[in-house]
Amino acid sequence: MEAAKHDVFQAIADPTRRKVMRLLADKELPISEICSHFTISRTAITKHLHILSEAELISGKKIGREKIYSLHPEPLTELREWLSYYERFWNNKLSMLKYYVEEAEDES
Amino acid sequence: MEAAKHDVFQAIADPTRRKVMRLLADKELPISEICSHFTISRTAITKHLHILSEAELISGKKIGREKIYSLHPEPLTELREWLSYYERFWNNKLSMLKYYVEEAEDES
DNA sequence: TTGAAGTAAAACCATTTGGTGTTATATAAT
DNA sequence: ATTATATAACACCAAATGGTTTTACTTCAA
Repeated sequence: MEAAKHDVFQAIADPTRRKVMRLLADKELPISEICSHFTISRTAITKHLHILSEAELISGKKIGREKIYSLHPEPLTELREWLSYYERFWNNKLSMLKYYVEEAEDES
Repeated sequence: MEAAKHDVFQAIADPTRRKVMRLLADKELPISEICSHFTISRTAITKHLHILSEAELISGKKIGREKIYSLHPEPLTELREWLSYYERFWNNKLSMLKYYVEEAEDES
C-alpha cells in the first residue's frame, strides 16, 4: 500500500480522501481532528492520509505528539491539464482556439 | 464489476481508461480498433469500456456485428466543479471572488 | 450454408483497496 | 514516576481491480 505509485488521479478517486482534502483546504488539522469528521476507524483514515501523501497532495509535520496535516494542491494542476483537453467540448472559445493551434502545430 | 456505482472520479483513475477517452475524443471507434492501441487483451479492454459506460463517459451503439463507442464528456463537469473549489489556490482572481461569495452565502 | 469476424459471457487468478482490531511507542501533564 | 493522549505499526479480512483464457453467440460474406 505504501508503494510510490499513487498518482493524483487515484488519490482523488475515493470520496473519503476528497472529503479530507476539503477539510484541509480551509486549515491544517491534526489526525484526531480529521477523524472526528468521519465514522470509520482512525487506522483507515491514516491509510487514506498515506495515499494522499504519496500523491503529494498533503504533507504532515509532527508537532509535539500531534501530527498536523496540510494541503498541497499543486499536483491538481496535472488534473487541470488533463481536463483542459476536453474543454473544447464545452464550446469555450479560448480553449477551442488553443486546441486548434495545437492541432496545427502537430501537423507541422 | 457491473454495479451501478462507478462515478467519474473512479473511471478516470485508470491510465488505460484515460487513454481510451483520448482515442474516442477524436472520433468514435469500434472495440477492435480501440484494442489495436493496447497490448492487453480484448476482454480487459471490454471491462474498462463497461466501467466508462457506467460513469456515462462513453456509450456504444451496435452497428451490424460491430459495437461503436463514442465519448460523452458531460460527466466531466462534475470533476471541473470539484476542481474549481481549489482554484483559489492558483490566485485566479475570478474564482477567488466566487469562493468568497460562497463563503458569505454560507454564513447568511 | 459454411466459415470467418466481432463481440459477449463465464470462470479463474493475483494484487490492491478499504476496512477492522490489537499492540507498541513517543509525548505531555499530573 | 505514572498515567493519559496521539500516533504508528502489525496482522488480518472481504471485496474490488485488472488481468487472463476458454467458450458461446451474432452477423457478414463467399
